[in-house]
Amino acid sequence: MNFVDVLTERGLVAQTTDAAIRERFATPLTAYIGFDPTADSLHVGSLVPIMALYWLQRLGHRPIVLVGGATGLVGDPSGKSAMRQMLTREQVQANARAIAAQIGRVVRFGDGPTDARLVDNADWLADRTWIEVLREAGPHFSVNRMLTMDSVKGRMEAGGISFLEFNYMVMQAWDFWHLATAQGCSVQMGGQDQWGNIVMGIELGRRKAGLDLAGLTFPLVTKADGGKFGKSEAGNIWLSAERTPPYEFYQFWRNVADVDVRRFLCYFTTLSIGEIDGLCAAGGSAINAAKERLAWEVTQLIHGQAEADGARDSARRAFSTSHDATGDAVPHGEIAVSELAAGISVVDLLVRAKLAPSKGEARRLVEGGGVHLGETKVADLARKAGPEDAAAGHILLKAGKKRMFRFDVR
RNA sequence: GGGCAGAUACCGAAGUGGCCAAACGGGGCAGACUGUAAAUCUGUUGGCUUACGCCUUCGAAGGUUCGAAUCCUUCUCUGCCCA
Repeated sequence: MNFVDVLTERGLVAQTTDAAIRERFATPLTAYIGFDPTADSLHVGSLVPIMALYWLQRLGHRPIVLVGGATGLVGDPSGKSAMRQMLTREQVQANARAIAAQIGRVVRFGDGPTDARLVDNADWLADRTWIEVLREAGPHFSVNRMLTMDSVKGRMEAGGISFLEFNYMVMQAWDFWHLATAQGCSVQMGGQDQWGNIVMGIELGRRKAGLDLAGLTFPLVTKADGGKFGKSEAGNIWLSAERTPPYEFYQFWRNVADVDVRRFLCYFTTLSIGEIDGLCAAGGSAINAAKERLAWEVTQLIHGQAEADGARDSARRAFSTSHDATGDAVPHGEIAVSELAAGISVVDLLVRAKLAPSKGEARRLVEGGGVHLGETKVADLARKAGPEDAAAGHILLKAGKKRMFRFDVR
């Protein structure tokens, strides 16, 4: 099947630079996507480009994963509070390795014809001189044109754009031109916000080397309720198990809104469209089966089958009528018998379990009726947990209906 | 370099000497209703404290005042206009 067709039927194409882009994928080609190495982990927002790389490879093409080592060294100065911390070369490299490892769970790296390559734009951008860049790239960029780009225009309206940021586009254009000449890369893909950058790269390639390049962008992933995708009460949902435990990761997907399930199955799993439609055909509460499948599939893809099974089983037990929260994947910690014997306040436990960020927040949670000790609602701010609450050898603390923490008595 | 305007909590945005931990909207969290859904309604949304209360926060640092987000001085940053 044609790569463009696959992405299109999955709703993963926002825009393409030329109408005939489909024909390009009739024969094997090389395409790249850039990732910013600003942290040692990607989050779920990066799953769209990762899946694009997956399909690219699976359909016989060669993916290039570019980490923005040079971009990371410059730093993104957006935001008025403070310029983002400039990363050292070492940090960027460490982040790049971590990110590549995450992508490596979905995409195969190696030396074969369709194996993915990892490149760092610092390798070709970092040592250029100012004069060199101006003379090589400068003549091919029209400032008038750059000013009309949405990315620039948006910033101009939102309070201004610095020269540094303005040059981002040039750096990225240079990347595409470089990869085209050095690696025969003919397509760049990226999020919708990358459109301008991609187009500039195509034009640079044409003007400098007469190359025929193309680009494709993915839609911005939205939630039906308009909220930001990839956030939960705990913050960003990361791909790293250290930052976001697999159980939490699983729950994130398990809790998507009904109307988002089909779309997310298309975006983030490798199930066939037919299978997805089958899962989503049922209305009403039967849609929960599709959510469970979505959660399992994505967790499996990122954390492996064992973790996915564990998360699913723990979640099933915790949310079944028996409210069995003994599963290993359920967040848990320990509490000393002595502490329990002395009685420990529920408010303190909430903070300790990180179910509340502060005691004030914990108190509000209790006052709002959102806290349960086992199956009993905590009605009193001064409520202490004691041995009688740990009949089964553990105490279960719940904040709201979905967040829980188990203290095993030792 | 000159002139003007601005900087408020997660975001947007009021407030222009005490009633300001700071209106309102969005977002977040919680409750009711449900299906671990959406919509709707309700509550809540700086930290510490059982509490009276205390502490930190309105770009930064000083100052005036019994009292400052609000007045004064200097500084930093941003936008607009002129050069």
